[in-house]
Amino acid sequence: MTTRGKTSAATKVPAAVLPVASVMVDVPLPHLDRPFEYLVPASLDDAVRPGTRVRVRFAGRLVDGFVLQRRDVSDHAGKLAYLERAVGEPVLTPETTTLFRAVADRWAGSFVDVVRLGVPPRHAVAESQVAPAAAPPVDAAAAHGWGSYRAGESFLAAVAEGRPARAVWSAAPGEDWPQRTAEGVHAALAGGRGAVVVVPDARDLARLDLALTSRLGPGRHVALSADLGPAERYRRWLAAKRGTVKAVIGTRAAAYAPVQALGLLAIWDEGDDLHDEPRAPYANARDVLVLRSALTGAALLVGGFARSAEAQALVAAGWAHDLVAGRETVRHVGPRVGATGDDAELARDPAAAAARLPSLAWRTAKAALSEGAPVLVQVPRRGYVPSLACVRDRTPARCSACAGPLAASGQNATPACRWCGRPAADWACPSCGGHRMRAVVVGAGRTAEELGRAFPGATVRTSGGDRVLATVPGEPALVVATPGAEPVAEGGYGAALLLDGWALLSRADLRAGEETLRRWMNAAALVRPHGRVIVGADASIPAVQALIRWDPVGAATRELGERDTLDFPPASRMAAVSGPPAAVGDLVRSADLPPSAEVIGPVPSGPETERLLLRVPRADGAALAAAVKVASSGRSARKAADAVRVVFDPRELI
DNA sequence: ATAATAACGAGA
DNA sequence: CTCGTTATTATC
Repeated sequence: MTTRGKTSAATKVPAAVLPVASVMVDVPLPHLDRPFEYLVPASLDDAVRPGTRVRVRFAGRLVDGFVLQRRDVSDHAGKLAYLERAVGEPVLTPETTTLFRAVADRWAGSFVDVVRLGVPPRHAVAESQVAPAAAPPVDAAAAHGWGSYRAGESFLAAVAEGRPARAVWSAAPGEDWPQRTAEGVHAALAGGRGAVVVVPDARDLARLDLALTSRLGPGRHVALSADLGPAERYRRWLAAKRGTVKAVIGTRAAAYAPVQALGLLAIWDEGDDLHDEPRAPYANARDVLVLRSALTGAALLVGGFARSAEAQALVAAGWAHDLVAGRETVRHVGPRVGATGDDAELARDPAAAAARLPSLAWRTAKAALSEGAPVLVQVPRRGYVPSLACVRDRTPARCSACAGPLAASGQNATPACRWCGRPAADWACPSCGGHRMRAVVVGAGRTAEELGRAFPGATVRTSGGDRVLATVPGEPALVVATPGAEPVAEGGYGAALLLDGWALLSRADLRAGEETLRRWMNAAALVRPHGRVIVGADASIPAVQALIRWDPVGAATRELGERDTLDFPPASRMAAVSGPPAAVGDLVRSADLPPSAEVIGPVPSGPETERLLLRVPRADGAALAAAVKVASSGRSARKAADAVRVVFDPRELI
């Protein structure tokens, strides 16, 4: 028998033991999302193990596949084909195999869809390189900073001992979260177990990377992110799979990292929409880690300055416990928050008035600058929401009550003030008396320029879009940043002005309040203890109240209560089914939905498409996913023409 | 995609 | 009833 090249069929013999391999084939059709059995030729006996990537002939063509297991007998009544080829070392572990199946089932997707997210493309050169020896065991965790959290100490102890502690962590303002997270990872490693940490973006990843290196030394962890080249990505991923490193940090796909003997799963800024995977089956990284924690018994840390209703639901169900700083700590380290709704007067300084700065904001920033501290100014993303101006002479349209900028939330909606929310029904241009307005885009660039004039002599730095600053020095400067791009200031900011309140809050989005508070808290957390935060909104708004009191738990509890009342996720589970009307109707009609299912819609969602919502009580979520999966399998089996997209608990519900 | 197979219809 | 063609369906 030849061992290289093509082996002729006549000479092939099955492996002596466990000659059958059950294989998941890499084809996207949902009705083929089940194992197929192949004979392992004796020549591939050593290479074909559980988790091995293989090439198989499937319906006449060569496709990739993944070996689930080797068996001694076949379940298949017909004749088995031989595996054509084995490709490299195993890429699935028993644990990730279970995880991929569970994620596929929960989000009504297929196994190989999830494998594509969790297993990077193979890079043969990276695989053949000699792996460095595994690092020696990690010393027991040294001093840590979890003492200011009730139950912080015991959570860390549980992680070190390998107990399945699960916590939702609302970090205190100003918290050095990369350091706290590194301490959690340290506890897991010191206990002889592994850890996975997911963060929203590359900037957070860089901070955590630094904190872990300083805590554990080099070579203890790898960072996985989308911007790595294929070779480096596969090399780092392999280091985790081979057990050379026991800690993996990264952006959302790292939730699937093949770390053995998991001791801790953690996610930072869990409410960030960057944790939503944009590829099928659209699983959110927080929810993947929750599932993985349940499957493995690994400890779970769901963290952020703010808290989502989804995270609060874990606490409310008694599944996870609270990890929050006491009021005393928050008072000690938190900023002082004021709202311009309390003092809506526009700054008298003409330059500040031109920059549309309320008096309180201007005075606060001026004081911080004169104390030698940087000031953070959070502004809406460019084009995020258009402001309005006079159609004739382009004079900015301002609120008659507080002089805040006016904006229209929809095509024919009455314009309203972005600061105080008052509708401006009978607006008149102060310079020409005209009554008609048009949209103008005011972005970070224009704001920076105007702010510069309002504070003569001050340095102005901008961070946002494709030019994001990681840090700024602890010297007086105005730092204009869009949400999510706020640089960390050395020693903390003296003050922060949050000027995008109404842009965020006026969106017709279920999560507008929650998302606004999250962005505010992320910015306010960068302010030094007792620094000032001025928020451009009315103090009576619940999100503003939660910021003033620094009460992420209260806000999340209220948000969860509202979702409960409205029967929205996470109180219920919903599936958004979208596609051409005929296809959507066909899928929903053919689905054997649980009796509790409620069909909402359909409504038009695009030029040729419509969207329909299916809603069930949380307990029937698995049944809904299964029914949708069976129905879409049926459609793909009978070659139904148009594909439909199914997204569970979509972020955009309206 | 492709091969096996079921279904169908024309001509003997 | 057979042969050749087309529609269907399973894909190991």
